[in-house]
Amino acid sequence: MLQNYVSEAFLERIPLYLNELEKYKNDYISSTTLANILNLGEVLVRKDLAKISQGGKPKIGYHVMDLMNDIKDYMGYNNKSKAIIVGMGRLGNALYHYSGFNKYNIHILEAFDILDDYKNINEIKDFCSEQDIDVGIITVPKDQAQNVCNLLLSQGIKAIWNFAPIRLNVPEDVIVQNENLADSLSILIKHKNDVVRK
Amino acid sequence: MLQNYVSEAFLERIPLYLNELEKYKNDYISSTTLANILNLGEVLVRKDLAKISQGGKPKIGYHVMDLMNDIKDYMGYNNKSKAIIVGMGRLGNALYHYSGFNKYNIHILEAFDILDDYKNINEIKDFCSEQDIDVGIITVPKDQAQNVCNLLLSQGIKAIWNFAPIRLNVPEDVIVQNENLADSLSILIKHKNDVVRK
DNA sequence: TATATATCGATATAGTTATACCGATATCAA
DNA sequence: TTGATATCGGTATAACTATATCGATATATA
Ligand SMILES: NC(=O)c1ccc[n+]([C@@H]2O[C@H](COP(=O)([O-])OP(=O)(O)OC[C@H]3O[C@@H](n4cnc5c(N)ncnc54)[C@H](O)[C@@H]3O)[C@@H](O)[C@H]2O)c1
Ligand SMILES: NC(=O)c1ccc[n+]([C@@H]2O[C@H](COP(=O)([O-])OP(=O)(O)OC[C@H]3O[C@@H](n4cnc5c(N)ncnc54)[C@H](O)[C@@H]3O)[C@@H](O)[C@H]2O)c1
Repeated sequence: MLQNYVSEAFLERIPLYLNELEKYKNDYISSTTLANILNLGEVLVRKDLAKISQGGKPKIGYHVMDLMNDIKDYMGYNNKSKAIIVGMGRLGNALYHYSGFNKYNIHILEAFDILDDYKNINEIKDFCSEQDIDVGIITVPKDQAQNVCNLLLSQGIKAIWNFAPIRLNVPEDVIVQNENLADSLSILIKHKNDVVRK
Repeated sequence: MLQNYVSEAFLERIPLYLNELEKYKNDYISSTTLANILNLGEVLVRKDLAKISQGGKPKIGYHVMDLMNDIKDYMGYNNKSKAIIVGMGRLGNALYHYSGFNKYNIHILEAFDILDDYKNINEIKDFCSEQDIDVGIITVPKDQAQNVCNLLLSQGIKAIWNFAPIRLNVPEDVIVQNENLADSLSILIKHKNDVVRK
């Protein structure tokens, strides 16, 4: 196991913390308070924060501004990240025009498609040779996803955010995050049905 | 803890299994094979399948068609689920027109907005009184999300799929699944940066 | 200044999830 | 028909994650 390994659950909590802290700028907050707001255990929150923060003060808690900055440092939000997106259909368009990524200093620099309205996919090579791209976002139909993935990998991209409902084949050193919305919705419905049946 | 409690991780694996099995219809498959394809432990797969299937045969494995049907029964894919969506901006449009939910027998019956192009949000009450809706999908701006959520709850909806980057306040018996895409992307980038730095 | 208290952070414990192991069994090959 | 073997499914173990406990400490209050 890697030295500074942390669990996925932990990483998913960090943006939640950051989001809440936003409301308490210019103040202090205790792990107890934060835990109660987010419906988490107080010790869990304290342990999480211990991993990334300079520490809090007994009786008072954590200095919110400092804590937010520690979180941003830890998650890399203080550094700009660059993404490109391939497939400018409905979903690609939504993501490309979404401003919510800026909060994390993530910028979708260019959008590629086979259609004329966008930068042509053939130009991806030129574009990537001039930019160091952190993430490739795949929003093409599933039968095109592996092709597009290969293209992105050939440009040296090491992280893929994949919305096509298919498992991509990639080398060991490439990270793929599948965002399977249909699976996700089906699980929500499963939960709902189980509760009702209970 | 509930009697038939299963972990979230387990539920997330089930659609992956179903997806792979699609390719092996009219055949048998062993837990070992399935595990290797999906990069999972063979025992884990076997334990997962034991929870939902009629069982496999030594030396042979599981009858794929039967297994698929067991999975569909378990997840409720054999029953139709009904959803409505509120907020027909870019993201709402993408989801509304996406055909991939049909695979799980999930149907988005109607789309509401304040804009004239869609069913007006004021008509939601009439609509819901005639239909038993399983899930409400929220794709409105975040400052409208809680309002819309309350409206959905007032119509008796017990499951919310929320894309607005905000935590919704709901009663105990309502299930909210937050789909925070920005958080998700930021975590992918965090992973990528860690690997590079390693 | 002395005392009470909320919180931190460290350690110990519990609970949950994944893996290892092993006997039983159905199939395939000889 | 017989023996070898891959796989199942149950039990035991390990790994990981979350919670409980407790002494130390900084602040607020008397
Ligand atoms: N729309 C959704 O809400 C949704 C939800 C979940 C998953 N998805 C998945 O996301 C992907 C896109 O969905 P969508 O609804 O936006 O589809 P879409 O058909 O609207 O868009 C696909 C786009 O990809 C482009 N394209 C096709 N092949 C290409 C190639 N080789 N290179 C570059 N561009 C190419 C097309 O021109 C089109 O613009 C699909 O895989 C879909 O399964 C979509
Ligand atoms: N676009 C994305 O890729 C993306 C990604 C992540 C999260 N989100 C979130 O999803 C939500 C929608 O994003 P979008 O990009 O589609 O925004 P958008 O502005 O394109 O669409 C919002 C829609 O909601 C409608 N609306 C506003 N108030 C309403 C109300 N009270 N009742 C009914 N309809 C109402 C508007 O008329 C508009 O059509 C936002 O909360 C956003 O933060 C979007």
